[in-house]
Amino acid sequence: MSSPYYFPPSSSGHHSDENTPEVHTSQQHANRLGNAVSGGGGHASAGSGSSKSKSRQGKLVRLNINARERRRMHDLNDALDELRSVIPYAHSPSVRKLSKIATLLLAKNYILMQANALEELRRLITYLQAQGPMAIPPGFDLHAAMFPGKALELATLAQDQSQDGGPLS
DNA sequence: TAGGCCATCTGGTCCT
DNA sequence: AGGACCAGATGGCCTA
Repeated sequence: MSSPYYFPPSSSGHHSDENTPEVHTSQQHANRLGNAVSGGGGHASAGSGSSKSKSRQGKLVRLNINARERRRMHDLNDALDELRSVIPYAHSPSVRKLSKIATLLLAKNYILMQANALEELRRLITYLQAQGPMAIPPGFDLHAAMFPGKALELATLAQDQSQDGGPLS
């Protein structure tokens, strides 16, 4: 039987209306509805009202805050899903979706690994250059390959300038 | 059944 | 004042 956390088709249809906690994907928690609308998940403290008007107004405010928080968490989860989609691991229906913490850890390791590979490549290029004239394939930006950070910096700078309305001095 | 993971609620804090 | 962010609490679902 397929377990719940399989790869979501493409995650949530977020940003529903306020105060209607949508049940995301097909996943788990089919009955969060009961929870969400009024103080289910959390502390039961919501309604020990002193004045009625205050509790009504306060309840509305609370509901809005809850909805916002829910939306925020959904956005966070969407970002996590995007992260999962770009880090290499067994994306398969038979494999359970990476947990949040596992996603972050794996992403960190992946970045480290890429950095190492880049460093290695840089050393190799330097070495080959020292050996004598190298035939650079057409279209290959050697400088960008060696200093990708710099290249990105320059690219974003150029973009900023073009957005600011032409070349600044 | 215990443990892991998750969604949600909630109150606090900080920032604009 | 209102929004964003955060951490703690709670309860549900799933797997071993």
